[in-house]
Amino acid sequence: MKKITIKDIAEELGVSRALVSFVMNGKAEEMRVSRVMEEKVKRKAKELGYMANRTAKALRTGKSNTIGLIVADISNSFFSKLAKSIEIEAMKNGYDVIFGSSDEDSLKSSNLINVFIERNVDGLIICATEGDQEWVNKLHERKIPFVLVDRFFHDLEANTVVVDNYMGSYEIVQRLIGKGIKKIAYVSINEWLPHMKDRLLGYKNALKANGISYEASLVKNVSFDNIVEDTEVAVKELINNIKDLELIYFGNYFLTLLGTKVLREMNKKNLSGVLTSSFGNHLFMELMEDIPLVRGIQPIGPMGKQAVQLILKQIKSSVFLNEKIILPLDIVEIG
Amino acid sequence: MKKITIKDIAEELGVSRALVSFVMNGKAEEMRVSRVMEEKVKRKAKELGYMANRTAKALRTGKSNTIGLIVADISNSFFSKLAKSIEIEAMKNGYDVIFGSSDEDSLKSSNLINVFIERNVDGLIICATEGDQEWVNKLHERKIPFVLVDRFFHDLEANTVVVDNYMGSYEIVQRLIGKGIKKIAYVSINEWLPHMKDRLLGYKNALKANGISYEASLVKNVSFDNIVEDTEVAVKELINNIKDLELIYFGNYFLTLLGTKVLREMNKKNLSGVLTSSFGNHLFMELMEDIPLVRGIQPIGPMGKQAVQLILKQIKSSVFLNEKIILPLDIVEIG
DNA sequence: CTGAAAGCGCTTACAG
DNA sequence: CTGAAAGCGCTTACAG
Repeated sequence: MKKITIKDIAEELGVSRALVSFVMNGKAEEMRVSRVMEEKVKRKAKELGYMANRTAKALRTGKSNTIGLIVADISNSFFSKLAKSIEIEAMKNGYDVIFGSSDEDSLKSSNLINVFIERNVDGLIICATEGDQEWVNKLHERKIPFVLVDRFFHDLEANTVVVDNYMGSYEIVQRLIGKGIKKIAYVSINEWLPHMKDRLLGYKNALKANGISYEASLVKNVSFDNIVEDTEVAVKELINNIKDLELIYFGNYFLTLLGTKVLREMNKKNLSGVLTSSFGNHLFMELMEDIPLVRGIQPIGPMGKQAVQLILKQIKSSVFLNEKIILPLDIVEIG
Repeated sequence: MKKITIKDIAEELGVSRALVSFVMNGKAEEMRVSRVMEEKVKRKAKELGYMANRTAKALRTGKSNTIGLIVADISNSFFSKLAKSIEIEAMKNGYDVIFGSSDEDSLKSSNLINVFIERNVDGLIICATEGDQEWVNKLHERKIPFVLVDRFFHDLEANTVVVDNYMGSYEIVQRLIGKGIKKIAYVSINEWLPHMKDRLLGYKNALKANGISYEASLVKNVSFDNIVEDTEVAVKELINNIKDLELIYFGNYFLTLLGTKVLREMNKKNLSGVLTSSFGNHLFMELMEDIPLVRGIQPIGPMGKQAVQLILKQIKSSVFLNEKIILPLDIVEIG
């Protein structure tokens, strides 16, 4: 089956290609094409099964109506939910989404960014990782619109949509202390990432505000690349070395799940004294035997939606917007 | 910053654009460009920060090096893991992935397929839903390579990668019966989908093979669009109406989660008698208070990888392959 | 070995 | 109102 082009329609109808283009792009009226002719073209297009070639259109107009999305790991439920929300909002606005996972590897980020630029994406939505500052700066130079979502850099000018990591974490710990819990350990991941730094700082400052001194031995960090093993080691060290440990607060939902698994294997369940708390939620958590006492629920849907709206705004704008959107963390507790 | 094109490099070096193109596409040797010239071009390209315009390339060559992926719901962990595996394998082969969710709505499938065709994807990987036969047939007519993954149609010629739904389900029920459990209910979703039909048939035939008569009242179906409420109703009906019910077998991982939640709320825990079983797994099922007794674990990684390999093979092939790949379901039980 | 030229399918100023 | 033509950036036969 031969591909039908604008030329075929024009020839069959004995009109110019320009006319067909106008009609197919809804500019018939604007270009004062007669209603009769408009209908004729539309009917013929349908009859022949015409489909626009968006590659050609993109080359000609310089606009691809595509957004490139880089997440840390699409198989992680936080990011897949974020991707869903971004996909829906983008489609609603006539944009497609190309995606890829960086796996917290800045080299992969940079490869993805390059591939997406070669594809002429109109803008990028990026969950940035350590080292991405360099690539982000290149986007500035090239004047390619982008939005950072979930991840950001404190000292970098960028359109940003994030949750309030600092205040959210502070509030979680505050609530725990309000429940009379004082010996609280904290497990982080890739702690050098700014959003994780903020969560740690929230933990520290909430302790301080309540007259509890910070102990470095209560804080552990695991690495993305070795998350399962690292979490096991971290939890075991906390349980074995910290006297009177009451609760372990995990820096994201995945750590909470992994950590809880370790606790269960160690037979250190709620009953035996060690509670958990989580920045980040997951549908499963309520089904667990050891439900985290206090959970921070990220507004994933709104984050994705706002990220798309912001990137579209930036795409349309001729000046750099530098907007920062910070969404509050929702907090729930059991019992 | 002006976009650098092949023309800029050619002019600066005083050579033809063809030469630059050859070098940038690794055809220097083939086209007998001198090593010296090759180096000169490469250095200049780097110096100017040249990036190929893949839109132009795609228009000219008719190949976009892009695969379109349609899943039922990217926020579902089964599909997000599948997407990850597809993404990795595609990137490894120099292909990008554009994706979208159909939400089990054939109209959305068709829109996505159209958008992807307009974008000149080289091939499609589709988790098909009810009604997609029509669009799939159009792909045949248009000779656009595609692979069905996870989902398929019995009476449709298509390259397919699926898990063995029938045998997997049969084996799960067989194992349950082997544990002395006889009163087994089954909860399905969108049961008219072929892969779900196969799971139901496996359940039925395993009962029959063990001399247990099939009771329609033990089987429930929920709809994708109303999954939470439907599951609640289904589980409640089973618990309230079926005497001596021993176990509820859920047709996928998500149903298992939702159903277990309902059971918990009804205070019908394992202890009180009703067990669960699941076609489909999730990393954190082991953390549940009521771990499913027997779980079927889909080989998601291999499915994605094989789907990509098959679509690439079909893209390169001039004839329709009609390959069917059926992967076995892995089964685990607790205790 | 190298250069000039056509053409992928589209949009858009321009001329009439 | 309509048509002829240029050009987006690239690749590739073709001529030399």
